[in-house]
Amino acid sequence: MQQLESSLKTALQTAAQAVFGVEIPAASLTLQPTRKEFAGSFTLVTFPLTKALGKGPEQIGQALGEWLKAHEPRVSGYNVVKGFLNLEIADAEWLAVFNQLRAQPATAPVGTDGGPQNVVVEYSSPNTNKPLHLGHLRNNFLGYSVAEILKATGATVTKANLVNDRGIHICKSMIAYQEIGRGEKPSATLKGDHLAGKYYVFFEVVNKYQIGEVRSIVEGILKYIEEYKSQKYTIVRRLIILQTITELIDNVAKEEKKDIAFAKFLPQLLKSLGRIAADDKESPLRFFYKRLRNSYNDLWIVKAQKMLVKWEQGDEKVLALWRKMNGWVYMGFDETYKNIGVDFDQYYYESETYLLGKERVEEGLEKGVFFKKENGSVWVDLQAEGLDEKLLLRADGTSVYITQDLGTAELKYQDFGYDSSIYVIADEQNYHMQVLQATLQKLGKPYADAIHHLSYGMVDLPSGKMKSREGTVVDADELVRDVVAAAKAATLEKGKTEGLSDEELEELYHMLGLGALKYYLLKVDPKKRMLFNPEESVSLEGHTGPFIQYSHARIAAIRRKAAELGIDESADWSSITSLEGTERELVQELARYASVVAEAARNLSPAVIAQYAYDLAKAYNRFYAEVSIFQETDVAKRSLRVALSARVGEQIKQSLKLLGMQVPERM
RNA sequence: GGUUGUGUAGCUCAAUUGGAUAGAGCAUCUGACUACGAAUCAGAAGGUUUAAGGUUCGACUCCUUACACGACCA
Repeated sequence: MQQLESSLKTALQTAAQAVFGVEIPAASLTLQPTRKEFAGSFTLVTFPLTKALGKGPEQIGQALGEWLKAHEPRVSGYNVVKGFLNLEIADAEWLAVFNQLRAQPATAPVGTDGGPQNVVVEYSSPNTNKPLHLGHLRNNFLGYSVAEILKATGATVTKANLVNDRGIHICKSMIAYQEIGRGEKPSATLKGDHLAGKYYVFFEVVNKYQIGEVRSIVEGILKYIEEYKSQKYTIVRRLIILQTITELIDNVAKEEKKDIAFAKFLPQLLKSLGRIAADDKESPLRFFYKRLRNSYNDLWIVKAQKMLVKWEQGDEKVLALWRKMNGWVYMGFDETYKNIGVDFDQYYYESETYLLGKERVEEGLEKGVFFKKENGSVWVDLQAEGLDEKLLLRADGTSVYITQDLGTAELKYQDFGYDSSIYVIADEQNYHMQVLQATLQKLGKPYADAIHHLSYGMVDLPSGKMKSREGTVVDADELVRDVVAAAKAATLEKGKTEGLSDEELEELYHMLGLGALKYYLLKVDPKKRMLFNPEESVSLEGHTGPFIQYSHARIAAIRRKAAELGIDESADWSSITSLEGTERELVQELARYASVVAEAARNLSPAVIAQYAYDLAKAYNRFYAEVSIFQETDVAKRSLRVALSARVGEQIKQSLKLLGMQVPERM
């Protein structure tokens, strides 16, 4: 079809030369598919040619159309509507296009066409303190699909998973487990990742209570200050300073950081209180001091922070617990990954890359592109790039998020020498990714320009945003169970699965349930925020995955019957002189595949493939309803229709494969 | 406040990257299974593309301003 299109353009150039004596550059010819309310297959927009050719748009259309009809055998007719020249293509040509298509398997690479040849796609990238949720599913499906799409162009693709296995969040799970876990292990009813997640939630609950408790003590102190301001002037003055600090802490934006900042401020408060209480034996401050000291020593958040420090120092006991819990989490993740049908060629762990990141920071200091502030923290100035100054390494030498990302980027390049490195990360990290790229550019890294952020929107629920604190997070494992159960119920109701074994049935339910879910999440343009409606996500009718899978099963039935009847798919079709409208549409739809994959690869958008698979299935169902296959008496036509069906089935299968979906033979 | 993304039918999404009368699905209504699979097909109804300007043969698409929602940065 691409050949047909480009040769039509050449023919149009020749026509312009012959009729108007003017040479038209191919780039100024915009050929597009004809809208279905008009006759024809390709449309030339003639408006842009009026200046070059010195005629009106309609005249140009008429003249070019007439010339083509007379001199170009593939053009069987034309019509002109305002500035649009619609070209009708001879059915013999469509048959030729179809034959050409069939010469290649549906799985053949479509060509990288100037795109990247060697790509690393990083996706999933979970934290190890919680199981996967709905948002991760969008990420996983997108990453997997984009990798498959790029493979389909012929590129070499590596799927990478960067596991965030270190940091305060894991320490939180570990502390809670240590305090109240009583040696619990993952079980058949509680996977490892869910176990870690459970203790993470426990941590948050206890922490919230503890912080509340400490806050109320602090409030008691503040109240005391208010009421006795005039009496104990010198003491109170010191306390007022502390009051302003607590207010500042309350202005910290994020709840989590607020707690940490608050906890960090407490030792300072305790110290002052201790001194004051010693001077001032009658004051209630003595009472508050004791209370605060006891509560402070119990604080889990403080324990978690101490644990993080120990982890960085390589404390063997901490590391042992860390390894144990992470090991459980990985087993849980592996099960989920297998269940949702995604995989990885390479794992990276932040615990292994953050040191490499520190080296990059050193390198930047040596090159003079980073700078050190008085307190010893390291920064990069990106104001010339339209960004801000960005912290790369804290004053105490501990790393921040971007430190590890610098290391991982380097490592990936060492390992794979990519010409494109794709990060599948939610759009809340847009700024962060810009900073990462700009920082690597400052370092003069050859791979900096190869970085692409596949930024996708968050998934909302009908009830609003997903918030872990409010318990509105949709768990991935649970969701998959639900969609599979829904698919099972629907399939049983239809009752068309006679002859399948129990095992095959389970496989089918899984295929359909997951197909519904994946298609639902992938059909939306990645960059858009999307709404997750549970009922629609398990729907099997209309614009859904199972609709397309159904079309495949239907075609499979046709093929079985054709084989039974001994119909030859590759009979001689030369006797066929005209096609049905739906047959022609089907060939056109089939022929679009290569350019669709190319577009999806260019835009890193599985939604393009999803839309195509739907269009193809829709076109087939139309054909199926309007044209009879086995009642057709003309042997050539019957053979052609079976061949068309077969090819559609294969291309549906291939298209869905690019989305990470499978197709059934019956359903 | 600064930066940035989004805004299309009652709802969820498209629109070949500036082209014709803005298309699908869901929901509503109507019709089609003793011809191959009705998880299907055909049809009806549903729109000032958030608003106002601008650019041009032509704007959902580009520019400006405003509004709404989200994200990020303080």
